[in-house]
Amino acid sequence: MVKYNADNLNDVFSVLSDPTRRSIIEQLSNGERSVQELAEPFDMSLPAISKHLKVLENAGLVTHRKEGRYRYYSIQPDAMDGACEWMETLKQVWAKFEGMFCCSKNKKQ
Amino acid sequence: MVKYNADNLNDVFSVLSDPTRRSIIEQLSNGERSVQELAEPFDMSLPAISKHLKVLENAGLVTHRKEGRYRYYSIQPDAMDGACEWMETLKQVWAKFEGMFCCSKNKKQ
DNA sequence: ATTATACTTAACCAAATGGTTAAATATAAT
DNA sequence: ATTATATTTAACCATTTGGTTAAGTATAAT
Repeated sequence: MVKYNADNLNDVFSVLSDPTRRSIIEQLSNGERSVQELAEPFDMSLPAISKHLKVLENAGLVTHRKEGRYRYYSIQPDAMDGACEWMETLKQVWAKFEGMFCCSKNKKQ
Repeated sequence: MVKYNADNLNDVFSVLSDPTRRSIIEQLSNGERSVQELAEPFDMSLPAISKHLKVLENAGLVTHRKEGRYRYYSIQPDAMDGACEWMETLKQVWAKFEGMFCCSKNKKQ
C-alpha cells in the first residue's frame, strides 16, 4: 500500500522544482500537446524543452505517442500520487500535534 | 487566496527533492531537535547537515530557537501548503478529465 | 530526388548542488 | 583561565543541472 519510495520522491520533487517543467505539466492538463506547442510559450531553445520532456518522462510524469513526425505528450495522472501522499501524511501528523512542539514562531496568530 | 507563487514552489519542491532533507523533516515531526540529534542518523559531516538546515530554513520549512550552545529546530507546518495545493489542484483537474485525453498507456487497467 | 519540418543527440559551458576538511565562534564546564 | 562542546563559516571539489549551438534522424511535402 506504500505508494512511494525514496527514488520516486527524489525524482518527482526534483522534476517539480523547475518552473518550466511545472508549466509544461500545467499545459498538458488541457490535453496532449506536441513538442512545438509545448515549447511555444517559452523563450527557450527546442533542445532545452526536449531535455525537460525527457526528465519529465524519466520521472514517470508524462508519456508520449508518436504520430508521423510529431510527438504528442500527455500527463501520467498517477505519477504524483506518491509525493502527494508523502506530504499529506506529514500534514496530518503535524495537525495532530498542533501547537505541541512547535516553537512560538510556529504558532498561528 | 493564492497560497503559492513560483518562487515558493521552486524552493519547497527543491528542498523536498533531497532524501536527507526529507528525513530531517520526518524527524522533526516527532518534535524539536538539536543539530546533533538531527545529524545522528546520517553518515555525513556536521557541516553538511548544517547546510541542509539552512536550505530548509530559507525555504521556510523549519525554524530554530537558540538555547545555550544548542539550536533547536522545529517544523513550520504551513510551509508546504502551497506546494500541496498546487498538486491537489492539478489532480482534481486530471480526475475531471479522466480518460479524455490521456493516451492508452495512461488508462487504468 | 530535394527540400522543409519536427524533433533528438552531441558537445559544450556556467552556475548550482551536495559533499568534504579546517578554522572560527559561542557557550558551558573544570 | 583553559578546555570541551555545539555549531557555523570558509575554502575547496566533483557532479549535476539547465541552458546554448551545431549536427543528425525521421517523416512529409514538392
